[in-house]
Amino acid sequence: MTKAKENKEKSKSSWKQNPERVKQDILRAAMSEFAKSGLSGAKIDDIAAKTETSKRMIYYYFDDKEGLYRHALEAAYAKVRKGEVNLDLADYAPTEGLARLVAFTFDHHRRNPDFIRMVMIENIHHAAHMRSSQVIRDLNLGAINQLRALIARGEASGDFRRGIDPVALHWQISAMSFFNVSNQPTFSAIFGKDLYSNDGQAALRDRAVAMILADVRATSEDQDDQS
Amino acid sequence: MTKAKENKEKSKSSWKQNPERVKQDILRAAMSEFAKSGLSGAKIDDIAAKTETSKRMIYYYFDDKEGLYRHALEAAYAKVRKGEVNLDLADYAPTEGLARLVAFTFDHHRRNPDFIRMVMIENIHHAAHMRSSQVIRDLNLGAINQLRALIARGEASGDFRRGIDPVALHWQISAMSFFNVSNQPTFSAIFGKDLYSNDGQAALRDRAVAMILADVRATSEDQDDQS
DNA sequence: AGCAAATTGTAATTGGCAGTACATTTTGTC
DNA sequence: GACAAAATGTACTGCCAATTACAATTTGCT
Repeated sequence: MTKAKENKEKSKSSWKQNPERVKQDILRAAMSEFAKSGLSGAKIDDIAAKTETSKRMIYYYFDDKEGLYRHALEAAYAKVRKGEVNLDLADYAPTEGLARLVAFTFDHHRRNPDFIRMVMIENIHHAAHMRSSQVIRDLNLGAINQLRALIARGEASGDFRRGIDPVALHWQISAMSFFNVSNQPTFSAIFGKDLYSNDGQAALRDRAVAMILADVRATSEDQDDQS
Repeated sequence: MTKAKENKEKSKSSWKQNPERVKQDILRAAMSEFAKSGLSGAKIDDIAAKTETSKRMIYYYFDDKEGLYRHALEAAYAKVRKGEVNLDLADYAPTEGLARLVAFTFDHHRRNPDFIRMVMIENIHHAAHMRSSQVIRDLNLGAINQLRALIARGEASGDFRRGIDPVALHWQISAMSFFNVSNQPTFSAIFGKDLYSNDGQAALRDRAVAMILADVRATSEDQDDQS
C-alpha cells in the first residue's frame, strides 16, 4: 500500500454540479414511480434509487413528497403536450379534420400511459393538487379552442349540426381515448386481451372516430335549417 | 354509590356475538375508505373507526390489509350487481332496448361512485387482485350475454349492421359511463362543473345513447345485404 | 355445569419510510 | 485565493401504521 503522491485512488470524492439536469432526472424518476404506484404507494427511496442522484437532493429541490408529486404532475402534462404534433386541421374539411383529431387523440393517449395514470391518481385524490396549477388549465384550454374552431367551420359549412358544445365534445373524445388506457388492466383481466392487440386497437379507434362523426353530423332537418 | 346487587352498572363487560353482521359492517367501512383513499392510502385505524367493532376483528376475519381489500372489492361488485334492475330488454325492439341499456348503465354508474373508484384503484394496481376472482368475472359476463342477445335480434331484424362485437360494444358503453364518474374531479377542476349539473348530465347521457345507436345502426348497404 | 372452540377486548411491538442534522465539496465573486 | 452560497454526501431519527401477543368473554355441545 504505497502512499500515492496525488492520492486520487478510487477518485476519492469529487463531483460536478448540474442543478437543472438533476431536477429533470428526479422528475423523470418520480413520474415513473408515482404513475406505477400512486401517491402514497410510491416510496421516496424507490424514486431515489431510479435516479442518478440521491434522496437528499429530492428534499433539497422539492421540499417534501407532495411537492415532488405536484411538480411531477405538471411535468407529465408538459411532456404530453410536447408530444402533440401540429395537425394542421385548418387544411382539412371539418369532418375530415375532426376524424384526424379523434384518431390522433386516441393514439396519443395510448403512447403516454404514464400521463394517463398520473391523471387517474389525481382523480383518486379528488384533483386536490391540480386545482392550483395554471399550467395544467392552459394546456387543456388549447384543446378546447382547437375544437371550437372546427365546430364553427363545420356549422358554417352545414356539415355539422348546430349547438355542439365544445367541452362536451371534448368529453366524448376523451372518454374513449382515456378509458382505453386507464381501464386496460381490469378490462383485459375480465375479457381477455383481444381488444388490446394491434388489430383490436385499430378497430376501437375506428369505432371511436365513427361515433364522434355520427354524433356531430347534421341531420336532414338541420340542413333544412340552412338559410 | 350503593352496591348494585346485580352489578349491571354501565353494563360492565358483556357483549353479543354476531359474526355475519360484524363482517358486513367491516366490509362496508372498508369499501368506503378504500374507495376514498386507495389501497395504501386507506388506514386500518380509520376503517376500524368507521365500524361498530374494533381493529382486532378486521384481522380476525380478513387476516391482513390485502385480504380485506380483496373482499371489499368483491363486495363492491356484488353490491353494484344487486342494484341492477331487470330491464326486460326482450320486450323492446332492438334499438329501443339498446337505448334503454345505455341510459341505464350511464345512470347506474353515476349512482355507484364508490364502485367506480374501487375499479380505478384496481386499475392503478394493474388488476392484480381481480384476476383470481371468479365472482367478478361472472358478473361481467352477464352483461356481455345481455348484449349478445340484443345484437342477435338487431341483426336479424335488419336494424343493426352485421359483425358487431359484443365486447367492443360493451367497451364503448362502459367508456363513457365510467369516464363520466372516474374523471369528474379533474374534468370539472379544469372545465367547470356545468357538465355535472343535472342538465349537463342529462345532455351527456343523451349524447352517449345517440352515439351508440348511430354506431350500431345498419347503413343502406347493410340493409341491401338482407337475403 | 363444564369443556372446547369461536369471538372480542386491551395493550403492546415492530418495521418501514418520510423527513432531518450535520459535514463536505463545488462554484461564483471580489 | 478567500469567502459565501449553492449543491451534494452520509448517517441518522422519529413517528405512523400494520400486525401481533395475550387475556377475557361468549356460545355450542354433551
